[in-house]
Amino acid sequence: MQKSTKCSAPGIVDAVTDQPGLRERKKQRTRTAISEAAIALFLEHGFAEVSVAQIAEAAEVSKRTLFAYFTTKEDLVVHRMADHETEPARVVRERPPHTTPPDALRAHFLDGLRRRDPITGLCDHPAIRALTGLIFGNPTLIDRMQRFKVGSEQALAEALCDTTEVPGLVARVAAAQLIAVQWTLSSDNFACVGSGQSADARYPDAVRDAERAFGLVENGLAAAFTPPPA
Amino acid sequence: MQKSTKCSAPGIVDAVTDQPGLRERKKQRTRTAISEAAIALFLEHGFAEVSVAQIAEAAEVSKRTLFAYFTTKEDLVVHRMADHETEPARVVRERPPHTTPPDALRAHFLDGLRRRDPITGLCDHPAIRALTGLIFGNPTLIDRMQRFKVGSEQALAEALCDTTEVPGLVARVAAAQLIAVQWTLSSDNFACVGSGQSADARYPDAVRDAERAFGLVENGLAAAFTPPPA
DNA sequence: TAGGAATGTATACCAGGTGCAGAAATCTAC
DNA sequence: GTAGATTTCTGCACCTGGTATACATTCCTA
Repeated sequence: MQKSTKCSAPGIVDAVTDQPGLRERKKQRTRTAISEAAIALFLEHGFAEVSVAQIAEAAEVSKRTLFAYFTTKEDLVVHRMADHETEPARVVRERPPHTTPPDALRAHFLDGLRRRDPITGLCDHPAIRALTGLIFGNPTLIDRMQRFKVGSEQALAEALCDTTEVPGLVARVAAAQLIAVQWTLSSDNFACVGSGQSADARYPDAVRDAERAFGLVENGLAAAFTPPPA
Repeated sequence: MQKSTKCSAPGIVDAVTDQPGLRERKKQRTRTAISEAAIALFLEHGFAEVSVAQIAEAAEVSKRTLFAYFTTKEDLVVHRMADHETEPARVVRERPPHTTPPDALRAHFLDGLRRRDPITGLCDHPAIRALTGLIFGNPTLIDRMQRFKVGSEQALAEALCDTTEVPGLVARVAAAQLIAVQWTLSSDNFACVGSGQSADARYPDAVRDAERAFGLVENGLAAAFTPPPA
């Protein structure tokens, strides 16, 4: 993966700037060019109304090249969320000692709310709002998001297996529970912000909901569904 | 929606047999014909290797008609699971008095294991095994299944809202938890049966896993992730 | 500055899915 | 029965997402 194997000088100023070479830079540039052209067109005309041929033309790239960078049309939109796929697993792996995985994930989610992290749904920047509106307005895009959710679950389950003593079944179930609760909270925040509420206005309720929801997962549903009194 | 508005005789033996009319019967027949032709071809050659044109030909129907009955190629396979989409919601709505939703769902799942209900993954009939193998071998089909999962969650959340006093957030989180645990258990059973284990051989472990997993949801993850002893 | 590797392009192609106009079948009314 | 309204089916052309092939371009290396 490294570009210079020995003492060679791949680019003129490589050793100085430590840049990844012209080829890599160009690749990165075309990739972002394609993505930005796509999202701009999608936001203006809608996901279904824009064809990949138009995107390729706007990005000044052939259709074949576009599909060399993004495997599907949906990925043009959703790839930005892909970075977050292994985030829960990473949080669990890097949690401070004497901290349980649920505690670490709750703390991380609350921190995300504080930072208005888009992944928590609590971000009202127009561009982000438009993008999430785009995603949640298209079933095919929602399907893609679900795939990331599944990937998050699997990665988290592995992290739980690697860093705790719980059996595999418990790890899988716990991973599903923890990802599900985050997803539910994010969806709620998306819905609020999407319907016009500002992130700051939503914040207190978002924190309260997050604490209640994580509490539900940690302490169980039994407490919530108390059997009817006699 | 009713076919005979007054005292007319739309079909020859309608009033006697109360059949839904020739047109409806034919529709139902062609629908099943298409579905069975599709699944037979998929099982023989694989999902990607069979085109909808071939299916239409096998079912002696035009391609256009095929898409009048099934909106996508994937639906040809997964529509059979669609009936189960609202099953958890129904179980909760029809639960006996003095029973909590989690208890009702656990009992229903355990009963499904006992009955070797395919939805629990604990069914080793060759046809069912082949079908599930087909679904879990195709990412696009998995995506479709995820959509059913989302539908189940929403329906269950509504059922919880309608039949209990819990707030909306709790209902949504609980629904996500309960569907997630069922999905995890079913996936595990699918994996075991798919790798050759018989349903009878898997049954005891499946029951034990189900009880443990539902217990985890009802009593919370905190008990599973006990902080490291001092 | 030449050669090799990676990348990009043009073209043709396949398959899923839709729109449309007309044929065929079913239902309803006489 | 039969005429006509209605629904369903069909064949066809068409669009779009995605891929294969074969060739041109660009960048890296030496």
